[in-house]
Amino acid sequence: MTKMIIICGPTTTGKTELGLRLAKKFNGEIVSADSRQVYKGMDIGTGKDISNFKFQISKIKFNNKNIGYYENKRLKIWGLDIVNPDYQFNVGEYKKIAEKIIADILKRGKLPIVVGGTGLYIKSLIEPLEFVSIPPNEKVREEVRNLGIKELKNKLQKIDNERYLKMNNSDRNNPRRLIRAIEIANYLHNRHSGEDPPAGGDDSRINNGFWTSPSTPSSGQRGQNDVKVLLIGLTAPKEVLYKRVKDRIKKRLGQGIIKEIKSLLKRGYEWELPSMSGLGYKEFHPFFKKKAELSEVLRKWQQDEIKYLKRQLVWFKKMPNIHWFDITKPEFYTEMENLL
RNA sequence: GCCGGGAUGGCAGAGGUGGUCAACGCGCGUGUCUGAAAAACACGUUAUCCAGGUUCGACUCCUGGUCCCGGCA
Repeated sequence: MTKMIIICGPTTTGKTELGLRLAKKFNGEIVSADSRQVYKGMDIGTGKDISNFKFQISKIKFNNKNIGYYENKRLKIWGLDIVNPDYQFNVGEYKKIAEKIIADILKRGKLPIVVGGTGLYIKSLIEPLEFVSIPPNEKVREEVRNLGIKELKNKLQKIDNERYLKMNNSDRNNPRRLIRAIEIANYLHNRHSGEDPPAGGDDSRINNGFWTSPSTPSSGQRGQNDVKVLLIGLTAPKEVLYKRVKDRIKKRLGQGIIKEIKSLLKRGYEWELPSMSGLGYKEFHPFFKKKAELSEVLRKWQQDEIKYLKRQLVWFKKMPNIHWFDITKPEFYTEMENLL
């Protein structure tokens, strides 16, 4: 039985650090599960821990281009710098590339250690999510772009009322979710009516629940590719986490986040890009437009960071089968090693 | 010192002819979650500067006080 480790939890808990430590000890390689660290040139704001690491090109391809990894001695970190900041990355893409990377690591007889705070990305690896492989449909999106919530609801109800009924109140008022639901309904409709659907996931063999976690007892045959997943969650008392957030902001300012943003803007990346909506970037928008003082930016940044941290806690709290560890307890590491 | 304006929830900030008044936004709290997820969205949350007076009743009118802002000096 092959194994895989996933380290998750809210921001600032030292997931990467732990990942590297385990990688060293158990002959593993890190695979990032982070929706922001995939962007090239966004290093300080997204908190890539890559000082002393060298970027190397691999033979694994994404969109016909070879992706790279960061290496230091024998330690490798995958999943960073996959695309440029103006590329619209998303879960589906993540799932595809991460599965390729993990398969490669396993093939070489090493231990994949997935590390990250993006809950949905992690979920996509260990649970069968059938719609995740349905690609965006620009035509559909263009059509509904300017519709209001009411109109979006009506439209969805018309083409797939069942799907609408399954949505909860929160999602029914979320334009993004409504548009996506319309897109999915559209896709399924076309498939049923015999038209050729756009190509979905390019490797259906590993698309649905290839990696099994204890929470998803295997329903189908997964054969010898079965991988056992160990989920480790890192956390700490809230006051500790908040303090770490404060320290982080100071640190990133010192590392030159402003300079990094300047260079991104110089290269033509706009504030409206999804990549620029990340923490530590979007807060600087009014600053660069001369509409806010630096102190305001920092206050807002800290606030946003803490709100994000809380949302992560909500998400991971609900995820089953996580072995939680409080990083402020000195014995946490040895206790955790006993699991391995 | 004089003249004028103002004091509303954690912040910012509306409104109405005295009649259960008290918007919106932000924050805060709790959540949602299958191709934007560090995103987007839902639900919840608290108030009329102080002391008197007029009145059946005052956040709203009157007097005094305290504090703030602008102008004149």
